[in-house]
Amino acid sequence: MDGQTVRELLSHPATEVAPLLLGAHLTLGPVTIRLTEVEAYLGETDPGSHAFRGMTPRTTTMFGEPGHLYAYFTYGMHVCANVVCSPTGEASAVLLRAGEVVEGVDIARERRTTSKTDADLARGPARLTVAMGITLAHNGADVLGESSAPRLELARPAVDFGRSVRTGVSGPGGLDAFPWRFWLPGEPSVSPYRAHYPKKRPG
DNA sequence: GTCGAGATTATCT
DNA sequence: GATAATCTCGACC
Repeated sequence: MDGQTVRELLSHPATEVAPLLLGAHLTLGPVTIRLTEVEAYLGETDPGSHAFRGMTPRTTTMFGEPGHLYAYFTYGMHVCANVVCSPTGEASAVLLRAGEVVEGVDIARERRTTSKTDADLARGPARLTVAMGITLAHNGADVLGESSAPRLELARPAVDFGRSVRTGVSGPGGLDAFPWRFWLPGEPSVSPYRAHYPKKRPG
């Protein structure tokens, strides 16, 4: 499957693209991971998306051409990576939440000294970027082209995957957003990541 | 295994 | 000044 074909596949809403990324390989230098957990973010309709409030300098990449990498800083010390989806002009992206290191495990271990097991190396969005060596410098890079950027390689479509519905959702005013999460069942690198607990208990 | 709280800074209002 | 697509450590079961 050539790059152009892949880019066409990515030119759809993140909710449709997300399952396609499960099992896909992402390579940057010596490290390759197999994506085991992703999450879809839309633009206008997803209150949890950075693009919900319109385009900002930071989210410009998200509105750009599909197949590019959207990397951003969060909580002051972490980097998260997304693959931009939907046609140019439409904000949509898939957050890479977790993966299994299939190549370059030694290097990933050096970068993630706090990991005690290999399954922990890329379990979590910020952990994944550390293990892979993704930084803000990769923001806007084309994952289907340049060799200096992370390179995405789709696997065969995942036939079996988990899918979360909005936990805690709800009703009107439910700001819980739409955590459209997709994962590969039975993967240690997915595991029951800490369930997001409410900061404030609802009355 | 689950639950709770602190750390730390770019970005937006 | 408030917020945030998080991680790590500690306490408890």
